[in-house]
Amino acid sequence: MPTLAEVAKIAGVSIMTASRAVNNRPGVSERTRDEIMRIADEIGYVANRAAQKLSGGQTHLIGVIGQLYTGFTSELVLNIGSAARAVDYEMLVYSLPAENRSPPGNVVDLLNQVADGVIVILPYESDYLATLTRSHIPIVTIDQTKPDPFPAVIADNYAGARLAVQHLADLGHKRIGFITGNERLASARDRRRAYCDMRSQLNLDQGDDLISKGDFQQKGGYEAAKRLLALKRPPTAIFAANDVSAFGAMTAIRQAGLRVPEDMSLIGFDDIPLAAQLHPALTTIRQPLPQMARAAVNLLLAMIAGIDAPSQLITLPTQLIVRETAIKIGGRVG
Amino acid sequence: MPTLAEVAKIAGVSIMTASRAVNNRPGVSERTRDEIMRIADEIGYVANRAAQKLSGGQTHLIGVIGQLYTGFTSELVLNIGSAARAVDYEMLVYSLPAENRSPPGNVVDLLNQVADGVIVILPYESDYLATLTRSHIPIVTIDQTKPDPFPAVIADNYAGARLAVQHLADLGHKRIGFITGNERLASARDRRRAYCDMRSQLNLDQGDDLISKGDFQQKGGYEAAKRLLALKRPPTAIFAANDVSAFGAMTAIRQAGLRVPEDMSLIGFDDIPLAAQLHPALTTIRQPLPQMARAAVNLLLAMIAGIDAPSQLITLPTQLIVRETAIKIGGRVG
DNA sequence: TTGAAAGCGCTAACAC
DNA sequence: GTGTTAGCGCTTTCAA
Repeated sequence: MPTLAEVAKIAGVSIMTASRAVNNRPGVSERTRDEIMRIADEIGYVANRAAQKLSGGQTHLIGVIGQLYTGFTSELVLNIGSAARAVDYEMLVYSLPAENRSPPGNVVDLLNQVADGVIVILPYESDYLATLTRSHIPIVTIDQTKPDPFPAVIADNYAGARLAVQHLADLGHKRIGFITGNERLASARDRRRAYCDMRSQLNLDQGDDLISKGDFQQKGGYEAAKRLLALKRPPTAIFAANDVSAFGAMTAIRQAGLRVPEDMSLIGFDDIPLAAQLHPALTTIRQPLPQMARAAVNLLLAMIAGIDAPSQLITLPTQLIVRETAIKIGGRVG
Repeated sequence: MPTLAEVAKIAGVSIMTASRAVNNRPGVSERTRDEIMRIADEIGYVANRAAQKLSGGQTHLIGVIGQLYTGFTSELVLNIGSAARAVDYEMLVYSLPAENRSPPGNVVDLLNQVADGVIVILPYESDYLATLTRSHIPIVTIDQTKPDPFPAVIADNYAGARLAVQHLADLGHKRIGFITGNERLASARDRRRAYCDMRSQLNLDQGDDLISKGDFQQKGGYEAAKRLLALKRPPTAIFAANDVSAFGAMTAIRQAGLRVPEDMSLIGFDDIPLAAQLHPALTTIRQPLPQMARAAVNLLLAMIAGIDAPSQLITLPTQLIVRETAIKIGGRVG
């Protein structure tokens, strides 16, 4: 692997001059710079980020931490990657193991040792955040309601969930079941709150039995829906706290011999790619992933540049995506 | 961030002794070691991998390169993560941008600068491999037929695809359509070859029109299936080169007013998690992801340890998973 | 505009 | 069993 020293030697300049040239910094004459760049290119010089980082420099690398095995997070990560590349940064991803296993404290340290900053997609809260706070690297979180202690980006879960309930109500549904998410996450709590608020606001059927505990997972959604269907008076529509739960619910509904949407309307949240591809296609609330990714990257870059943006919370709007799983009560498709 | 020097100072030993203790190497008395470990723990010492790597040491970090946005690759990556953690390594992932963009040469360099070795999940071949060869770091590939120039792990695509065709034939299908994968990948070519071989071997209907070009993507599968359905004599069953294509095919079949499996049997390949969750659940060929991941990690560790395993190709068996989308020709479910 | 010196945190090699 | 020395590849600071 060619080093800066070799480039410098061939060019007949000092290492420092080569460094300046390669990093596009002032203090090198046009001619020298061109020559150095030519040589670097020729011998295939690539900066060693470990060394850069070690000597206090920047690596143009951002780290991302998240639970890769949820469809939503994967999508978000890909969007962050695009956003990063768009501003000439590369992205390295650390996938958190299953919930709560091994203190991820040194994971941030790990990334921190090679990256300029880290974006954390919070899988769960409190305990995790505490360990992060010790880290002395720029951090931006996604999916955290309070911008404390890090700047955060989040979709407007509350407004989005209201949209969902409103949509079902507009279709004539008065008895709407809700499948909760993993309530350790603020997003899950916000969506539930919106559901409850709308229910009373619109004079829909109340009752705790209409709220069924899920966990953002497929299986949780399946079981939650089963409980809803077993009610003396089952709902005519179900709002699942995320798309994945909605898929689980769909399976349960069908197993009960009912059809979606003719016998039971269904609406999800997130708009993961799969939602559109399902049959019938899932009506849902879209989170603005590309915008969220860009916002997070921008926040992070600002912090890296030293422009402190402490306690900033960026909330991005969600959007109702009407597809095929929610129709007029007692109605037929179309 | 506490450094080794601080640990050493507090413990009243040299940096080297602290290093030996922390890395669990011989040459330190039990007592000293315990004391050093205690202190390290207390002040929250975490080894700086950049420095470790720079000074020629090992980081206990493996890198993974792949296109994260395909469901199959994501699954594989998660399995690699588990396999790595099981042997006390951490994993960092680099997600390749869309096909062919930006020479990924320095991506390997990037990982190479912080990791002990890299597992590459080949998204496409040739051009990519060439740039990898320059790298002087242990590399293991997945999904590459020739173990050249790197050791490789691969599922037995040929045998698996034979299983699929055999299954359909056993169910009485004589006219079986095939949706190809992205044939830049060896796995796609192997599956196609198996389909063709079995077709003649079992005296099934031949004809190039039964082979429809796909690309391993949902949309490609959708369009390929459409062409198959538009044939004067459409097939009674379709074998899609992977699950994702099969999903696309299912949409096309339904849009044509046909039912799966009553009017059209369907079989996929990979057995991604979604396959089981679909409705009806997809009959498919399972790739042994956990085993593949373990094999790749083991190969890599062997190389890191200096036990060269050049030109080794590990082929793992695939398995038919019977679910609901393939039934007897003209038959009814059950 | 350029260069020399020092050091980031760590580990190999060699002393003792 | 322990310490010393040197150096990985780079960037900072300061000097020319």
